[in-house]
Amino acid sequence: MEDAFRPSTDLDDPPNSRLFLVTSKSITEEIIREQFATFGEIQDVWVVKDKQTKESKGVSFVKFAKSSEACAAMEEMHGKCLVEGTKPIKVFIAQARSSGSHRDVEDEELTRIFVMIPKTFTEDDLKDTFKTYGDIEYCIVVKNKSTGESKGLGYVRYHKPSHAATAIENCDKTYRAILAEPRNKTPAPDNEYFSAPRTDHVMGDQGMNPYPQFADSGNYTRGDLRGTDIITRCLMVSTRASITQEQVYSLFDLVPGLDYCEMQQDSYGFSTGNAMIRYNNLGSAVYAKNKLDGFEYPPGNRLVVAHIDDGEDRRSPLGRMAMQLVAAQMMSIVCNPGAAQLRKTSTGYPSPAVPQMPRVQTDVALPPLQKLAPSDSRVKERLFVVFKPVPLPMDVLEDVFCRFGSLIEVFLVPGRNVGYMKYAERKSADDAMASLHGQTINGIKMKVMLADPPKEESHKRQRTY
DNA sequence: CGACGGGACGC
DNA sequence: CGACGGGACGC
Repeated sequence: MEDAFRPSTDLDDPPNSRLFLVTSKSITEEIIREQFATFGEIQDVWVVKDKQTKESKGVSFVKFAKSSEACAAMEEMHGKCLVEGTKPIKVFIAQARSSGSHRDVEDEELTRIFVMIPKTFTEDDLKDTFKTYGDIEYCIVVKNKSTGESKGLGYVRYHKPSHAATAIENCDKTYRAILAEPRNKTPAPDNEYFSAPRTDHVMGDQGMNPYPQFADSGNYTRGDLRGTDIITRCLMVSTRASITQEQVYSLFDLVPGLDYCEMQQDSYGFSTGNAMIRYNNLGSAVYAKNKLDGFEYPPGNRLVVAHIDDGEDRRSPLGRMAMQLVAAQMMSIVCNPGAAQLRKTSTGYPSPAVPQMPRVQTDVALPPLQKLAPSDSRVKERLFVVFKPVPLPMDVLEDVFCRFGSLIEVFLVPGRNVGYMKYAERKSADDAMASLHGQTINGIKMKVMLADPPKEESHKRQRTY
């Protein structure tokens, strides 16, 4: 039946999560389990044995849940003696079963990642972004040879496979980090680059504005925003400083009734400096706007807060009543800072210790989360989704649309209020459509329809979508 | 040198 | 009404 979609556990999924061990024949599965357990979630240990004699062939496979776990185990355990008196073991990342190759996988192939980055990114930006996952040997931004402008692509070489794997696993998905294909096989591992003296420690955080698109956008003033007189539960927060969604959340959660906060991201996944806030009542929104518009957070950075049209509530008299009620609650908090459980965050700004807010709020009865289908799955069906008034964030969409199974990817059309959901199984798409069409998620209304086939430009091969 | 088993979906 | 993203390194 063609390539039936397998949620199977066997494959080398994720890639490079399986180890190939060469050990003394006396080493058992139990010994291996015991010694490798500290590196992560072991999914399988298999000691290869002779079919007749049942004796170990001195070869084993250890499957971890994550590549970073397998890599860390390899780095730590290679050359160790698992049992006193036995020969030191060899540990490699196993070749994918499908590859058929038995060549050793070299660190060279496991330490360099390839990423998509904003065209404004310098190599230092790249380094600053990815050094949190491990020691970087070097960074390269791919540039146009003649003009020198960035192509929005970069390479990061780490010293250790586990660092590259951790970066791929944990960096923002919009970087689309993958292992870089090894460059033309030049078997000259001449890595004697100790050239430039370290200039690593960056002085302050002020030196670099990660959002250059805001460098010259400071001349809109608060008076001339159209619609400042509308009253809604939704607010738009604009900031020129790089503050996180968590910080915005903590700040606006000082006003009771916050039920949604999301920093908007551009198509690269970088903060746009705008966050959408929604309260469960008009009064809280009005109060938060009045208190926080123009508030300096962090000191020196004036936030701009304005109501935005959420398509429902408008200048309701109820809003003013609710506002007064909430104002009374606020007074007690403002006058008793101790009651607000202020603490220092990692950034040093005071913020309340608040429980995590559920990311998705809706009346729809959602099935449990399901794993995404592998990104190289065949697309069997696509949904076309229209949002009103603005698109939901990618992570929310993934959270919601994955619950019907086999979701491969969410794609939002840049600059429009529409997007596509790709599924590996038709039934998943159908189920999602049946459950979600016409529904409201986080205050955003959605139409969910089958997508028309993409405009066909030629009679050639089918696009990969 | 040192490379690929076992088990059996679920309405 | 509201429609279609995307990737490779001067050695």
